[in-house]
Amino acid sequence: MNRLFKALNDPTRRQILELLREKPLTAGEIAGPFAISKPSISHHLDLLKQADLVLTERQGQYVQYTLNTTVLDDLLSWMLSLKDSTLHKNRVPDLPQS
Amino acid sequence: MNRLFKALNDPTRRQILELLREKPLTAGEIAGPFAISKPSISHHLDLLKQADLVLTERQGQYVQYTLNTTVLDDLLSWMLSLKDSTLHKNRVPDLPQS
DNA sequence: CATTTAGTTAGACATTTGTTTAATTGTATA
DNA sequence: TATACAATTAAACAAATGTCTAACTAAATG
Repeated sequence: MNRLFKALNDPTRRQILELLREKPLTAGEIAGPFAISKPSISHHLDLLKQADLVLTERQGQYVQYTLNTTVLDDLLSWMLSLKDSTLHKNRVPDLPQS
Repeated sequence: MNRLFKALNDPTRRQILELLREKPLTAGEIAGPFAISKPSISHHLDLLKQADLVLTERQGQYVQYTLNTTVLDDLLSWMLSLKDSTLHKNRVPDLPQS
């Protein structure tokens, strides 16, 4: 999960994921909205790819990036296991039977 | 959520959270299992605290750290919103009525 | 084949991060 | 009050990170 946390620990990369929520985009389309250079975006995309958060497909001159959320499942269950451990403290107790 | 992601982006800090899943611990008890120095652990605890992932209470000579998972809710729903956007692609379609 | 467009790679650099040892603060106790 | 123990703060430093410009690779097109 190290790569995953690393990938998520940057606001630009998180924004990229939010962009891809809509639909797959090319590297250029992703870079568009940002004020930083294209090589920098390319580097961010590489980190997202290393974390398997995006999949790529070359289409002629373009490279299309697609969101892949399956890798979030591990993180999701890790977080829930943290939450579960504290659930009993906040839980409303069952009413005794009358 | 920046502080939260930052806090989670370190294996030592994640292990600390896992330790606290069991029960509240003092700074010393937390430092015990780790091979790194106490000041370093203290620094990690500070980052976890900045992210509100732990709460502290001084008890005489000791400082007790408690897990606080409420701040994970935002992260949880952010992740789910990413997942939701792709759900239709993987979903098993409803059977037509016979 | 030369040129343009899309994208990545390389190298440099400032900033951030994780670690250490030494010093400091705070509390308990002989 | 002096000493011991728990924990944090300070200062220093190597390694990792995010950014830039320049150079490069790859495909499309005149």
